[in-house]
Amino acid sequence: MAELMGNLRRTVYCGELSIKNVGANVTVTGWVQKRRNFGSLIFIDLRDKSGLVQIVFDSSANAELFEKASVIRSEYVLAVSGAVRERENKTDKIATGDIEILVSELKILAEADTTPFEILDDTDVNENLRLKYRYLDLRRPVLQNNIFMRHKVTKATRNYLDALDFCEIETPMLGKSSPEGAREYLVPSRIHPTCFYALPQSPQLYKQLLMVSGFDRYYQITKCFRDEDLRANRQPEFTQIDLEMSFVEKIEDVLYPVEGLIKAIFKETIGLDLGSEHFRQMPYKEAMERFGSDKPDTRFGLELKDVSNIASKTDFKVFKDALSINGIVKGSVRAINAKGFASKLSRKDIDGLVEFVKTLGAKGLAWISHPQGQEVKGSILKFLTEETLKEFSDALNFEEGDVLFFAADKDAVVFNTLGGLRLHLAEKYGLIDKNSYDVLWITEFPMFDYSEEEGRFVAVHHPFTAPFDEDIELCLTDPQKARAKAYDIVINGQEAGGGSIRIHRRDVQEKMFSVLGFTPEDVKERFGFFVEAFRYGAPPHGGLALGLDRLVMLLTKTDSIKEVIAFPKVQTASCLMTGAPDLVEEKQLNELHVQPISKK
RNA sequence: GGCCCGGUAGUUCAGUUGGUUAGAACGCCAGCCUGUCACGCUGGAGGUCGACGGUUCGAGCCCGUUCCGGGUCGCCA
Repeated sequence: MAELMGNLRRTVYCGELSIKNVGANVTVTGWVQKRRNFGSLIFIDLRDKSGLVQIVFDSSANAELFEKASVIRSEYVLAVSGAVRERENKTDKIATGDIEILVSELKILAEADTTPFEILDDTDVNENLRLKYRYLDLRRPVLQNNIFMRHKVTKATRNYLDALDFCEIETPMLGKSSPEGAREYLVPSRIHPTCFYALPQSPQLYKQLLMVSGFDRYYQITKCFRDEDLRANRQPEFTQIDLEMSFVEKIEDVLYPVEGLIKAIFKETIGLDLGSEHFRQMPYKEAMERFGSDKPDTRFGLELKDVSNIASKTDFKVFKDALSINGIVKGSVRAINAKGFASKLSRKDIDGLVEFVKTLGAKGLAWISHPQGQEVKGSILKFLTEETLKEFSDALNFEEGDVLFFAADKDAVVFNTLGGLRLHLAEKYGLIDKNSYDVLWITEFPMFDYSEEEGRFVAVHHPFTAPFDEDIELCLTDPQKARAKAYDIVINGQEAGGGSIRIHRRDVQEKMFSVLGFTPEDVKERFGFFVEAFRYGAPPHGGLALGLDRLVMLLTKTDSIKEVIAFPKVQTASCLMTGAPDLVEEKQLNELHVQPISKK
């Protein structure tokens, strides 16, 4: 039977004990990691959040206590006190392997059923089961470290931003729907039949209004909600380090303080010094043209090259079609030189890559390979004259041992294809130094993107992002050329955060809305309160949000966002532990004026 | 919404061409054991093969449907 702690109170954490404590009488508490019973001698590895320590029950020292200890099993919760002594046989398998505790008093605080899986750090148990019993999964040191890492990041963030006069302010979870952007989670109102709150995709409007209010510098570590499909790095509810600053104008006014924050976080969590230089900035256009991505992983090469000019001279129909219809330029032909890949890629591998890029939207992938000591071969060779092959070779530095991959389509498809291909090759063939951190800013994003679906321009960032001062007129005359004062921070090919300098001038904001096709009525309906606020004196301001979950993933070198969130959701946005979401009682629905859906 | 992958003791997996009573390891239970730390030895229990339907003399295996889960594309201002 479980016992009370009585007069036993922890004096030290298990993992803190060392040879220095020999002779001391200590009390430790924790869970039974492992029991080894020798009939008249029992060893138990006791675990708490700090680590393991071996405790010993010796029948020759105390037969009654030994008898009591013999019922102990895995994951029982114990409080024990006793003398720390040096071990006869030391081990370096656990950090406290030099010592053990000879138990003189034992309280069995809780018994435990056999757990559905063993609580081991290097478990390879099915993720479903881990998530169903998440509270057990979270006993594993690796997960505890990830969660502690979150804490270290938020602590470093608060310390750093507090020193820069940022004030932490909470903003509402129940807000107004503004259906621009990600799909929102809606919450029905009981008091206002047929009306709904929306959970925030971000505190964007509120934080800008706090600038209007004069708080000058705001931050918040807050949950955001997006009802979109999940990915390995995307959860429906996630945490942002959100900040906003007044009296900023150039992007560096925001970038530099945030660089300081990132450096402080890396320093205080993993002890890594990111140096005193500013992070480098790469314009969006350059990122796309060189890496085929607005979140480039620049830890390896395989850069893209535009070879449209040369491709236009070939007789290859796919190239010609991609480049023009009736002489009107539409797409491009770009290539990657996979240096030295000829020996790594069999014909079958290459066919596999061709299939792979089809999942990225490409219709195909042309290639030319020059294996060591063999003839040049490839899918498009027959369309090339000796001359054009030489031109490609010169342009792409194509040498013996290399493989060229060509994508021809609309730019967006070409970038997606080759950008995806370079990541795929780098990942598969180990081109990435997993121990390095590569941090850069992507800047000069376009203001607008034309949405075929909606038949209008949409804001690439959001409708309150300021254009470059010299591009304000362009917004009206040639929207697609206008650049935004927006920026993303990219770490190891992950979008770790983003933000912008905001529009604080009414005339500019009105131009934006008109380009986006919002009528004055639309604006009033969607953002009326927001636009009105800007009539009463809005300071120039800007800000950014960092994805806390992704930062912690990077710091812990974890591939799955679920590993850094205590209670994550699975791909279908459900929680395997609680069973959320679930049907509710009809009474609740009635109160909320929501029509019950009959089960089929 | 599309594509790909997975589901067999508590767990991780194996399971031949469709053929007797579905196996192994770990874990669990019992006994023995005073220096283990993946303790050891002996014995034992434990299965709706995700579910439903079909083909067949016979299905873990073949077919269909479906459920659960993973990755990814679309989507994510």
